[in-house]
Amino acid sequence: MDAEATDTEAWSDITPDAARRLVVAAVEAFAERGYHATTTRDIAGRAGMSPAALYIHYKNKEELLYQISGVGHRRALTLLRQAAEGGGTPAERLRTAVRSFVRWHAEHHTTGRVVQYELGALGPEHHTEIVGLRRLSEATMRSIIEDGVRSGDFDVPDVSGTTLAVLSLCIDVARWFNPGGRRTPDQIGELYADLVLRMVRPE
Amino acid sequence: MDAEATDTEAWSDITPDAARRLVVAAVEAFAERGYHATTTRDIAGRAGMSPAALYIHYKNKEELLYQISGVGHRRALTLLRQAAEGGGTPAERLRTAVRSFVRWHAEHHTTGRVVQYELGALGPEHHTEIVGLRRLSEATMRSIIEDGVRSGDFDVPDVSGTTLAVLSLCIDVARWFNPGGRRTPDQIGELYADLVLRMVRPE
DNA sequence: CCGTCCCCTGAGCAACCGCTTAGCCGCCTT
DNA sequence: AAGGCGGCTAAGCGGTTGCTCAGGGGACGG
Repeated sequence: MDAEATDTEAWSDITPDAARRLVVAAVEAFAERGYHATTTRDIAGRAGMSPAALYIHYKNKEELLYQISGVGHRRALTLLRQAAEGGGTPAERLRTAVRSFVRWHAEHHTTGRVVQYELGALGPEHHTEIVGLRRLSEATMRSIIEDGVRSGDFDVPDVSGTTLAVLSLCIDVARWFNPGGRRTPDQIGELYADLVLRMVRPE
Repeated sequence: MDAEATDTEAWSDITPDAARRLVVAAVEAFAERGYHATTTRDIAGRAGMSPAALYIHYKNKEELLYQISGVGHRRALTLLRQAAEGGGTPAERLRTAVRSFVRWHAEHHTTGRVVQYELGALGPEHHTEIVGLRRLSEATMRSIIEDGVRSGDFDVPDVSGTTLAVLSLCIDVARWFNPGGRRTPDQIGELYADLVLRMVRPE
């Protein structure tokens, strides 16, 4: 069963090999039991090394979380920006944005869980940096919706509230998604894109 | 600032007084830092007693979480059932359900956070009991949507998927809601009810 | 063959964890 | 006045935590 296995290729740009193995191990452990409930011994054990080896590659446990959170947030932001800058009508761009954002949170739901639910465990300066990335994501999603309103394709009485709701809806997929469930990430992405387009559709 | 203060009257049926103070303290602590990052010394300290006093009223830390989770889930289920059994068209019942469910998750966002995000910290038998309550909530929400589809008031291609998305959307309010923010729980409830009705509205 | 560098380990430290125990104190009943 | 009882505390136990440190060993250049 590789249902729990974190895809390694998503972290392929992390070197050396041992550091990458630590990140993959930490993502699995954090997603399963939460940051605070995960011990450095557990992370090191999953990566096949002794507890002390962790501190050669990372200053401490929090920096591992920071690495994961940073990579995850940047990936999510990139997906949204690609959709926003891609061509097509506002409806097509919104559909693409929701579909790929949701699919990512389903496919990488372990990473997504860490990214979305362990923010509070970051140190203060790391926290503010990550919050900045989140604001960029929100601005990107809002710009798509604003485009649709401006062109008359969308009817949205409360743009910022709807933006918040759409992002919240997508993000929460990471919480409930179960790889053994009936729906594939693609199907959920399609379903959610339909639902979001209904939210902004004129009567 | 009582922005962080958990409303005490929500736990008024817990006696004796010391046990209630412990629950209120635990809700605040769990919501702020998570179950595993919260120490029994911290809970007891917030409640104004020594660490040992906790074990007079509760068997252990997990039973405190179980108490909170049980009360919270039962309250949420009651809100949904009142909306489902209340009169009116399916649209009116769906609007009431979303509005009151969302408002509860915003007003009691500390409790909501514990209820929704600390499920995994429950022991196995407590966990399965709580999961049963969650299934009842889902069934209640689905029945409202099914009613609307049957009567022709709603157009919903995927009933169970839409049910999941609606509940997910409402639940996630507990994660991002900030009492110092621009929107009141009532406003968010109203906004979300509008958005959900758009999701099920026929063309 | 030697030294250097990098990656790693075994052992362990100080702090902290959940939880227990023995006993104190004020209140109620008799 | 005597006794019991529920609610509480001070002290502390065994175990675990994040993290450190001294040193091993293999690959490499000279």
